[in-house]
Formats: sequence, structure tokens, C-alpha cells
Amino acid sequence: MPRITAEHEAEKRQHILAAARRVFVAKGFHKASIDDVVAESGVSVGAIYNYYGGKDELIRESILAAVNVEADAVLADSRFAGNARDKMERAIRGYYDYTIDAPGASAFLVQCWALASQKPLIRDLLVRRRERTVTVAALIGREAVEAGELPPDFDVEAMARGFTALLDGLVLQRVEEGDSYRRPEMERRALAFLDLIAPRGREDVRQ
Amino acid sequence: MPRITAEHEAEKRQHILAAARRVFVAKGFHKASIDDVVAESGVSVGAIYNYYGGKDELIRESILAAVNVEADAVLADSRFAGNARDKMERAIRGYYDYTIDAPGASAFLVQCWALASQKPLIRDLLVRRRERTVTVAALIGREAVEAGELPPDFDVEAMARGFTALLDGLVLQRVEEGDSYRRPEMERRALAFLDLIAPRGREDVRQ
DNA sequence: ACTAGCAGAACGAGCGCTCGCTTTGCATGT
DNA sequence: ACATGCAAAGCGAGCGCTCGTTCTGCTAGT
Repeated sequence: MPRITAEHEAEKRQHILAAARRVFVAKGFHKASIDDVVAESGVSVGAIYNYYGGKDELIRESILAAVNVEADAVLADSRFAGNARDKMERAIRGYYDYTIDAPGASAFLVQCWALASQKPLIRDLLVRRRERTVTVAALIGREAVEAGELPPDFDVEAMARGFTALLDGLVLQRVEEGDSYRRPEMERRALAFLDLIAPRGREDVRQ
Repeated sequence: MPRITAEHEAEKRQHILAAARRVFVAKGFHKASIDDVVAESGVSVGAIYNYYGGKDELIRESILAAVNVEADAVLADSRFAGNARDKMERAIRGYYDYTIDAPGASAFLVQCWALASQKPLIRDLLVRRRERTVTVAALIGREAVEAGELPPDFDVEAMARGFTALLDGLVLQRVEEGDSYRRPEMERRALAFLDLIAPRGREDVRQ
């Protein structure tokens, strides 16, 4: 006779995981201790080990959750209609919302990249994350080629990967800037690039 | 009566630091232990503590050295002559040489970014590193504006920061790709972007 | 003989995790 | 309605281990 329903269990797991995430953001994966999670969550050590196998599992689960949230956001935004320029702009704003503006999201991601060198499992997670965003960017690029907004022999795949590099690079700048970060200024960095590629209000850029 | 000369001392410091760097790359700053540095360098714990104040100092010094090496490379390349496109291309290739291709350089940098959230001192180092590369990129951009290769009201500063974001984003992709990394393919990602901005062999792109 | 330089044993702090005990609240018998 | 039993859930002191750092004694150059 279980005293807590499955839904209660899921809630508690969520509670612990959220606390762990906050600790990871504040201290980094390695410096964060289980005691920190205890203090942040208000749940005892023993209880935490009832719900999760250990620190490693907390790390893995928190990364998985973060990547999935981001993926949902990307997919939702990719259904947006418009020309390539509009779509790109929307993709950029979506990225800002979920990965740069969201509290701790950038700091958390950077921790993940640091772990990726040592833990192949986490590296794979990040690779899959990238493939997803590259896919969306490439889709937009191919549409632009078909619409004549880009030359037909244009290397869409390479451009798409370069574009995601730009977005991730802004995550790093977000971390570097810390409290002095201001979103409008940072948005301009991606949009200035967009202006070079497809200036606002122009349909056919070349040919 | 010192039995080793100052030059010998500098050599030994270098030897220890190089070993420490290799360990940091392989295991990350936190997982790396002094014992690992002992094993890698062949120098005993006691000796290491004769030359360095502790692990933190080893970390700080190794970061400082890495940033300085990179800075020298950037400055050397910025003296190159040519149009904006050629300069950008050269800057990209220089970045590949020193920060993406060089063994462990990417993995090391990513570790630094992860530390930056927790250690303001390291964050400052990275910020100064960025200002340097942004300065070079902005210089090229301003020249392009003056030469009529870019419109006069173009936001050079924002573009320069976006450009460094792109380069740093490729560092992350380098880490994600691990052994499957191939330089030519990755070069195309930055160059495809360049093609959008200033196609090869065209002097005046707009107006 | 003396001391700079080095080696590695020893130390203490801090960590993840276990384990035995306590608390909680539902199922059941009355 | 209430008391009782009992398993699930929670708790936190403590164990074992790793790590950064210190210390003590040895070696070898002068």
C-alpha cells in the first residue's frame, strides 16, 4: 500500500531536481555537494537517495531535463511562418528566451560543455542537442535557397552549423558578462549578423 | 647559495605548468589532483609546492599562459594587409591554429568558461581576452565601412562581438566532436558565414 | 659540515553514501 | 469512530575515502 501516489513521487523528484539544478548553477557540478542540495531543497540526505541513485544521476537528469526543455522550445518556434529572415529572427529570440535569459540556463550549459570532455554520455547529449538546432537552421536555409533568397550552390549545412556556433558563443558571452548583461544589446550581436545576410525588408538578396 | 640558477628555476616551473595543463585538459580542473600532476611531471609533491603556492595558483597560471599565447597570435595576425574579407579569413585561420587545432586548447578553454561563473578573477581574464579579439574584429569592420564594403550606419561593434561569438561557438563544437573533428569541414562553417557577408572576389558588397 | 632542494609519509578537511532508527499515515478490526 | 499495527518514507550521524597541503628527514652540491 503505497502512501504516496505516483504523481506525488514525480512532484518530489521534480522538487529535488530543481534544487539540485540551482545548486549546480551556483557552485558548478563538482563544487556542489549533496549537503548543498539538502540545504536548498529542505529534503534530507536519506530521502534524496530514495529518489535518486546518487550525485551522478542528479547531474545526468538535470542535464537531460534542460536539453529537453530547450528542444521543445526550438521545435515550437520552427513552425512559425514567414521568410527566412523572419524565421531566423524568431529562432534567435527563442534561443534568448530559453537559453540566455532564463535564470542560470547559460551557466548551466557551460558546465555541461566542461563535463563533455570527460563524460561521453554527456557529450552525446550535447551532440544530439546540436543536431536538433542545426536541423532547424538548415531547414530555414534550404527554404531560403528554394525561394531564391540564397544562391543555389550555397553550403546550407555549413552555414547552419556556423549559425548555431554563433548562438552558443553568445551563451559564453552571457556568462562572461554576469550582472552587466543586457538583453537588447546582446540581441543586436546576432541581428547585426542577420542584417549582413538578409537585410530587413529585402526579399531577394543576390542574383 | 642557490644550487640552481634562475633560468633553471624558470625551466622547472614551465615543466610543472605544462604537465599541470595536460592533466587539466584530460580531467578538468576539479577532477585533476596534485598526485596526477606528480605522475605526469615526474616531480614530487614537495617540489611542486616549492615552485607554486598550490593547486589554485597552478590553475591561475595555466589560464594566464593560455590567454597570453592566444593574444600574441591574434595581434600578430592583425597586422596582415588586404581587404576586409581577406583579413577576416586570416583571423579565422589564426583562431583555428591556436585555439581549435592546438591539442587540448579547446577543452582547456571550456574549462575556463565553466570556472568563470564561480571565480570572478578568471571571469575577468576571459573578459579581457574577449575585448582583445573584439578590438581586432571591430578594427577590420571599421576599415570595411570606410572602404565602402559595408554601409556607413552599420553596427560594427555588435557585429564584432557576434563574430567572436561565432569563433568561440566553434570551440564548443570542437569539444563536442572529439575525435571525429576534421578541420576543413569546420573551417567551412565560419567561411560559409563569411560568404554571406562578403562573397569571395567581390569588392563592394552593398551600395 | 652545512644547507638548498627534494621526496613522500602523514594530516585534517570535506566529500558521497550507507544504515539503523524515527515518524507518518493508511488499512484493518472492533 | 477509534485504536492498533505496520510498512513506507524520512532523517542525519557516521564511515570510508580522496584530496590539498604540511612536515620531517634525506641527499647531494659547495
